[in-house]
Amino acid sequence: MSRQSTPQSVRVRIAPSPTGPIHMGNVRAGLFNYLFAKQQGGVFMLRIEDTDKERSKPEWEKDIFENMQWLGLLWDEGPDPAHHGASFGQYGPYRQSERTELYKKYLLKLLAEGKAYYCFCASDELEAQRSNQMSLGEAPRYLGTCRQLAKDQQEKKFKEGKPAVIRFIVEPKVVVFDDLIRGKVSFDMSLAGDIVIAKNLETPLYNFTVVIDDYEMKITHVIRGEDHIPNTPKQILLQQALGFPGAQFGHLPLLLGTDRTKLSKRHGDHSVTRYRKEGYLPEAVLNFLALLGWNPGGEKEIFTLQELVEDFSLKRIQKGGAVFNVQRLDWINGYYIRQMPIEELTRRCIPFLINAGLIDPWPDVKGEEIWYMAEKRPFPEGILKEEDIQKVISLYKDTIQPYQDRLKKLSELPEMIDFFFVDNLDYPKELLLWKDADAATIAHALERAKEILSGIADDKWTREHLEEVLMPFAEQEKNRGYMLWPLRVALSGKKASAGPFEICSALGKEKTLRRIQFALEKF
RNA sequence: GGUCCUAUCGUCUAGCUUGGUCUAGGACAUCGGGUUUUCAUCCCGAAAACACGGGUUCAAAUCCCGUUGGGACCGCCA
Repeated sequence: MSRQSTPQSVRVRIAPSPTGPIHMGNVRAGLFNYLFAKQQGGVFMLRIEDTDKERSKPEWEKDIFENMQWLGLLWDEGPDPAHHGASFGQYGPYRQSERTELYKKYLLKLLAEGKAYYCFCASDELEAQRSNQMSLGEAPRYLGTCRQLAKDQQEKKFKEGKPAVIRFIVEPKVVVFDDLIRGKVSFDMSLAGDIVIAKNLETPLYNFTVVIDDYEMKITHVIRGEDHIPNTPKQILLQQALGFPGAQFGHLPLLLGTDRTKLSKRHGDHSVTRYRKEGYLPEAVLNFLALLGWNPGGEKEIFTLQELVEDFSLKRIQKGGAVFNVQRLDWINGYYIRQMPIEELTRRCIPFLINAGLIDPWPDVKGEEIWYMAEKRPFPEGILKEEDIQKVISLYKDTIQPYQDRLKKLSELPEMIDFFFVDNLDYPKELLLWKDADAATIAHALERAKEILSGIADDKWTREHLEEVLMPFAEQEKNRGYMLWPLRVALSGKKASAGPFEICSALGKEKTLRRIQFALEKF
């Protein structure tokens, strides 16, 4: 196979800041970048934007790593992980706080070339100026007071110890770029003022570090949220001033809350960790997020990561924002749960079972760590064996769910199955009564069921056999519910559960009879 | 307020590039029915949208113009 030209290989990144837990918006941007990179045979990278020293925290950085790993969105280039003391994938992340010298070099260059200057204006004055401009109906911007400051005046202010920031001279020209998703976008930068690119030589700011890093990392496509559109012309001007080739830009539609404003804390907690702890599966989260703002054109709704990679296209990304609709996530999650092999599902339930106190955690794993271990460890040792749990979960996987909803999240599972493992069920006698049946009828039916069940040999105690034997007797009642309902309640203590034969077989003969006896004593 | 982005059922969307096959398709949610010992699964069905106004055209959800609505940004945060 021959090619006329070798296109420059695609290199993309996501650049979250570790100032809080990584949220669904970050992940969706990450997913789109990942899909684009993989489909193009390119490179997907992670860059930690931690230039804000006050707000950046190691715990949030860890939150980014853990969740990206959980979702299977591993980056494929970066520094030696050992250097970071991290064990995520093959590579560590790029981290801006480790590149101060690099930024300083370029800062000095801009300063030397007269493309940037020190500004001594006090921030409260600037703020007053901004609100004044706004009330006059003007675009709020810096007027360039310090741009023309003579050398000696500058020296004087430095000697006086006046705090200074570094501003970049924004050329008053029209900047046009061809957005990968929106087409031509243009800005008249004469309406903008000079922007602050660093607090000082050691503390560069966002718009500046992005430009340097994207250049140094040879990023070819900057795919990010729509909220960055206004930053783009500034960054393009910076690229030009530095003589950088510049990447292509593509701005993704925003993830919205139900009020159609940008998804934020106001809309509740949309951190990935929260969804994980509620029992959403990573494949469901990815599938859901991919279809928010993108669609391959057909009527297919369920996609594996690999299928998403194959079908992905930037051209098919929606331009308008998409409301984050939890009901749809629930539906997709439920679908994945029902499709999942029971062994796999049981394994994924481990942290939830531990959390609910049904099983003990691994002795050496504590606190939050349980959430990261299920995939790495065997089932924890304890009274309850993996097979026991598996057997019970399998009764629920395809069908049953307490109260009104089906099984949508793994966190709902423990409360559905706990009755299998406790000895004394707690439920009111009235729950045993089926429809209009009176106590005597129900007691009689239960007594009957007990008799029949006691006659069944241990080695015949299977779901199929139990049903075969018991059903004819149930049919003798006014309605088979008269026997089956109280039996099921006696065994589960719940108004909604798996069917009586399923429970009997999982419980075993001894426990089954004991529970029926317990119910009978209520009469 | 200024700048920029945007507009198909309540929500996510297909259709728009190459106008007719669109009395606008699918999915989630909602409602009704069937299956069923409960809840659910599953199956069937219903209701539900081209923001508005002009043009162009034999013909517009699809092309053009305008209006209106919605959103984002306007930090020595990212």
